[in-house]
Amino acid sequence: MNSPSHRLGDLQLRILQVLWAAPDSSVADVHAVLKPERELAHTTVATMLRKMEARSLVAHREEGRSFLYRALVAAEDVNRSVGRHLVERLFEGSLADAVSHLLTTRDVSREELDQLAKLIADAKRRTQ
Amino acid sequence: MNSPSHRLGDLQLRILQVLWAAPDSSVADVHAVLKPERELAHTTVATMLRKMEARSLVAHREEGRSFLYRALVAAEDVNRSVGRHLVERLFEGSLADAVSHLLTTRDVSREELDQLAKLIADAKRRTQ
DNA sequence: ACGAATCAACTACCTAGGTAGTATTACCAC
DNA sequence: GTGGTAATACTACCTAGGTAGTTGATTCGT
Repeated sequence: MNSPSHRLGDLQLRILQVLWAAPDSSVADVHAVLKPERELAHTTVATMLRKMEARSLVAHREEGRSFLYRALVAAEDVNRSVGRHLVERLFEGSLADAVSHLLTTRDVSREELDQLAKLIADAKRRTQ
Repeated sequence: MNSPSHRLGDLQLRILQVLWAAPDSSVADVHAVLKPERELAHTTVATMLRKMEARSLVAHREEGRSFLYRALVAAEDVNRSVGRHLVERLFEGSLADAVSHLLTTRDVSREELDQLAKLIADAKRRTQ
């Protein structure tokens, strides 16, 4: 519905990803998932969640003494919006340029290439 | 050489793009290019350039009464870094997922699809 | 020579992400 | 019931992008 200029920081995005994978997560849950990759204080996660709730990115309900958070925005919407933004601002809208760049700057496995070829073929068939 | 956490804002990226296309641009030059797409004050561009110079993203030399700026970072590096960052943080490193998403959320022309297919084929041949 | 235009320098603000300390509240164990 | 624990609430701070006004110097046209 809305994609209100999803200007999401890395931490916010990670938190959303956690909530997409496991809705009704408490602050402690989110913190636990994020712990290995980035050393954050419990309060930092809580603060971030509160800020995100103020922006209607997430919502919470009370469960005993804990708050259980869930994402209010769909993964689809966010990914689309962020992806589009990138292609737009980096390659002036040319998807081919974007992919080309991605291809030349990453090691892409044989499997991924096959997967990609299939994707293209499918898309081609669809626009036939 | 270095990709020192290219955390670039939209305006900074646009300014770099202008400088890549036309090195030795004055503030007025950059401002003129950016004028149609975003209404900015001359001083805003100047300030941004000075901030970017502090971060070693650009450099200037004096030419009479004007400063001529040039980018210190290569388009390649920035694009790679930003692209990688996106794929990493949005699709956990799966290029195929990223492209798939891009494909399904944009209208891709026949030509672009052909172009993409060619890219894939080339890449495949290269990793043979 | 003087006023207008130009341009960099400096300063100030606002917003937002990110981080975390401190305070408060609620619960639990003993 | 007293102390510890765990959770949220509040507050503060830093950094950075973005935006632009003011100021001061220089140049240029008449």
